Amino acid sequence: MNNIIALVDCNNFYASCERVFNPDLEGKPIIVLSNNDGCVVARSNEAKALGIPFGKPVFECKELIKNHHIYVFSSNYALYGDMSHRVMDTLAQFTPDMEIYSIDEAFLSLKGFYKRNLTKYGQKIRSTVNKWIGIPVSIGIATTKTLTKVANRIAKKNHKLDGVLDISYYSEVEIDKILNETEIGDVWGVGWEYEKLLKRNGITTALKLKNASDKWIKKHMTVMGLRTVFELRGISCISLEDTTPPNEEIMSSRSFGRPVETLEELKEAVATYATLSSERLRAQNSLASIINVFLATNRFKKDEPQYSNCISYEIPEPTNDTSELINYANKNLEKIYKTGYKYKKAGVLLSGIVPKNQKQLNLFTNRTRSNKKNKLTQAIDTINTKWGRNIIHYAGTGIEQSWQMRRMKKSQNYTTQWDEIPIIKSKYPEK
DNA sequence: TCTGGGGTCCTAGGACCC
DNA sequence: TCTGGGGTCCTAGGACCC
Repeated sequence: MNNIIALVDCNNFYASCERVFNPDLEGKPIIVLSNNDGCVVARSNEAKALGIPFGKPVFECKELIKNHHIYVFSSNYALYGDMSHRVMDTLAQFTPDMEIYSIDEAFLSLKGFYKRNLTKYGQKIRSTVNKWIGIPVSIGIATTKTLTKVANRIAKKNHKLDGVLDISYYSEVEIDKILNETEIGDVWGVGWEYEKLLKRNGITTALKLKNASDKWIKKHMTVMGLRTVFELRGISCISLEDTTPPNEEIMSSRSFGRPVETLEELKEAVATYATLSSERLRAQNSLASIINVFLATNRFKKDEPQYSNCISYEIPEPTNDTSELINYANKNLEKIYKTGYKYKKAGVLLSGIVPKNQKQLNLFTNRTRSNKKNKLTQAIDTINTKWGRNIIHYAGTGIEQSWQMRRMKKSQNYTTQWDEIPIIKSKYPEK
């Protein structure tokens, strides 16, 4: 029996999240900025129509923002993450098998839903998410993941479709017609570099890619490219992953809100990132055996002296303990830190990640001490989970953290902070 | 003044071994 | 003129995704 997959994708997710709690913004242009209020990472349809491109530095859009009264938000990941959970919980009601692909997308397996046309089912999913969570979604249904992406794009763009397009029962001729109208750069798996390469070789549409020579594709785009081609032909090569394997790398890094020069401040930042990483490591029940620390100056400032470096350190005994990781991070930072530079960014990358129960024991470890540490870490995690992130933290992460990223226009944490939940005003005066 | 963050997979090429 | 051959493992870097 053929695979049938639906791709549910939230429309302009971050912008839509902001709109849920600011219904006045319906129909108005909204943009959401990246960390540090740097680039535009989400746009409402109205903002897209005004010609604001994805990834544009916000200072280059100043005029447009002013002239068209565009509403600007800093990113509020606590809000988006929570809204994402709600959307995914809702979607889970419609299928036993689904893969949460990103914060705003999920693949739903509709295998065994014996219907020629699943458009109606898609509509039901769509209206339910909209009604329960307030987020608009688009749905593409097809026989391979790559084709669901194609269908989803069209569903999103073509307003006559009402947000759902099912091509799972289309004939090859009908599918080819759609692929012929899909630009090569819009194909899932074809990024910027491959788009250039393919166009140079006359492959300008998804249909031409589908009909390209296997040998040529394999040579120039590796087996990944070949997989994409097969998927366009309706041969499923990328399966639905309904369990999330633990991460093999965990990275925490941020650009600073201002240039940072002193080792002391860099240490605070790196300790903060080590803390974040170790929390994520513990959440997936893993240990890290390698810690990488990196730092860099602002590469856009051509006239300033540039320096960037990274260092990799093998941890004697794999760990997920915050204080240990802070310690390793700071020691290694010292090795690559140089005075006289204005640093823009630093980070910590944990790798060599192994499951906790596969720990390779070290002969010389003091067991009693490490058990005590475990209990301390557990206590800190419990308190922080209950009372809010960072209620308790290591002194090494700093108190003021004046290097922290800028988030000048962040909305409230409407769904995750008691003191920030939305207040509904009664239209009747109080008695 | 101001340019994001966090992942995965694949391959080429070097190191090393017999 | 001539400089073995073949295998494995690891890493850096390049591509992609959102």
